[in-house]
Amino acid sequence: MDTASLAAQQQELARRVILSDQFGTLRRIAGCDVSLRKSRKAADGAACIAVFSFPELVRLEMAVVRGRVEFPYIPGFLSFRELPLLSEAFAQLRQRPDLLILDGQGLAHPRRFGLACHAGVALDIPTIGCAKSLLCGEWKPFALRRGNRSPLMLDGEKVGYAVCTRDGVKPLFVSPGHRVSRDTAVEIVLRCATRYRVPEPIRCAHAESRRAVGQT
DNA sequence: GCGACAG
DNA sequence: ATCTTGTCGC
Repeated sequence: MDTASLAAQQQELARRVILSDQFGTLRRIAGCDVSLRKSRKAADGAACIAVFSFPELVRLEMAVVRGRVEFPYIPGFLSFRELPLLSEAFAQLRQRPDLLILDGQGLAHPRRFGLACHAGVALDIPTIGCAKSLLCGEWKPFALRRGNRSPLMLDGEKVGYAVCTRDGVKPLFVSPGHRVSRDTAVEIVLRCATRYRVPEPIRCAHAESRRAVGQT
């Protein structure tokens, strides 16, 4: 499968993305992440989905799955690399979360279909993309005060926001995945990131997936 | 052709 | 992301 046809798949699936708040009371929010272990040809990986109560942020459940990750990392096609294992982990959850926060972009993607959008459409669940660095788009610098934000623009449209979650730290790039609006995505991320720059559910999923591949 | 490029 | 050591700062 070449990137041209994968890009076509993304453009087609992107038509299903919903950019308005389409969910009820949020009681359970999950963080998702995938860690890898270098090897010969493919890589051994582990996906983790950590479910937290909201807004209390108490960990309720966790699913970890180990497996091979064959697809390479290609900017703009991260979901084809991480979604397979994440989907397996999702299927093992005893209780379905109300929303997922993914470690990567959502709408802030060349074809408006980053990992968070793909996960949302594939699993049919509200999602938010929360990346530590930028894939595409532009934003205006702003005072690094918790809560401050700046629109992330791409081809003249607002695809998300650069958001400061802690005083003095670099912003996170937050964009809608599926069934969540741009502004609500920011509010939710801020409510999940109180103590650290990265939202608690993602921090937990990151730590646990790393542990699972032996990155102690 | 050159530079950029989630994880 | 992973591979790696020390180092600056609260």
